[in-house]
Amino acid sequence: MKESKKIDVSTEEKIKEAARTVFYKKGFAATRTRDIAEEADINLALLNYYFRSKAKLFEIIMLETLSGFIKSMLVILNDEKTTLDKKVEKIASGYIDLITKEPEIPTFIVTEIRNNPNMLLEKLPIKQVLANSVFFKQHKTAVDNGEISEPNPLHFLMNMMGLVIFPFIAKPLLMGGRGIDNSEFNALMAERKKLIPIWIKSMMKAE
Amino acid sequence: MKESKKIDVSTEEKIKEAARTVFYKKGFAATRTRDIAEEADINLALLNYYFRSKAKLFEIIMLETLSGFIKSMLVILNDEKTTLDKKVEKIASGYIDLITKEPEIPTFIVTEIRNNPNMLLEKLPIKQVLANSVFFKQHKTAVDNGEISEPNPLHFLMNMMGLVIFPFIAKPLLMGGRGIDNSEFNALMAERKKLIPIWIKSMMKAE
DNA sequence: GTCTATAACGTGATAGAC
DNA sequence: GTCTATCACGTTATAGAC
Repeated sequence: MKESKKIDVSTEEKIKEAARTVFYKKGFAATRTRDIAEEADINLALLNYYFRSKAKLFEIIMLETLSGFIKSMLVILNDEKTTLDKKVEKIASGYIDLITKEPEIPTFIVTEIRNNPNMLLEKLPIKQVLANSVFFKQHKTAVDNGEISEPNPLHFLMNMMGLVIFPFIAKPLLMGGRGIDNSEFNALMAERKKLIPIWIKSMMKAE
Repeated sequence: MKESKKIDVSTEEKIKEAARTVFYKKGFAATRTRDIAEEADINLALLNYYFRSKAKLFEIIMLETLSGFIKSMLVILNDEKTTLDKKVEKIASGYIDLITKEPEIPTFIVTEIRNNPNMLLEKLPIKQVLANSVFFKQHKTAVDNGEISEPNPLHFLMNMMGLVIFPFIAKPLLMGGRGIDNSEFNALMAERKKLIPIWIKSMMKAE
């Protein structure tokens, strides 16, 4: 059987990798196909040969990013084996590690969903998935047992994700104008991996 | 003295108002000057007559938005007359009201600062202002008195702003794919005006 | 598969009549 | 001050040689 694939990283993959980098940093509208071609060190025409258009290439990157980002949360939230406390720990730790490695992802997702809310969101029935999740059931149990005072699990979810993600989004404001630097910021976020579960536990019990 | 201004809303102001609307919704790169002209119901050439360019018009909008958004927070944080608890109440209540009226502002600021971190941020010495703020002093006092366990005031600040602002940023994710609707969301945010001060108080005491 | 050259188009900006 | 008409440019996309 003849092998058509080459040994080294395929041109197609090189383009996708470059597209990810540039799209994450500048967003769809501000990105020029020339930026991507240059970043991938390929000829501009190849971009249209492998992917039909800038928009099509973007859609692929967006789909992979978004589903990876959300799915990994839903997996944790739907684990029958872990307690509510453990879920908070895993999400805080996992997402802070992930976003520390790829800090542009949250802003990228937020920006591009604003520009085109219907692209993929229609296909992700977030509310239904959440409503049937193990997380919601465990939350309800904890409320019934008096371990959690706030009955709406959406508040729980927004609080947890906000404490994890918001600092990354606000980072340019903190770092701008001779603010804190990168290593200081990463140290802060490392602290938060341990602090957030403690905070969540305490605040969701308060009334 | 001759009056050159007309009685009705000036064309200049109409353009700025339209620019605000379109820039907030689509961002700088995705906005076409033709969008703004149409929204303002004026001829395209007038945009360049009153403002020199798209970039210059944007800079004006960005400056007004950003300074308004940040300054109103700094005013609250620097009030000698209010306690730490009261500051949290005022920020939660004030910002939730403000952003509920103009929901696109947080995403707008986040996106455009990513695209051009040096535009105005250099001129806003955020860290220095904060370091000398009444808020930081009150926070330190509370830590010394054992009323707050976490010694770093940046965590306090990020937590507070995250609990307030993050839900607005994540709103499209919650609302996408047959999620919650607008009135449900606003009801949630109204609840949070009262809940956030309680939560903050509890979590910053936890260890 | 990869390149060069260029077509087709959209956009920001301006000249000049009124 | 306001309009019409148009220019100059950058961008995506493609045709066709290698």
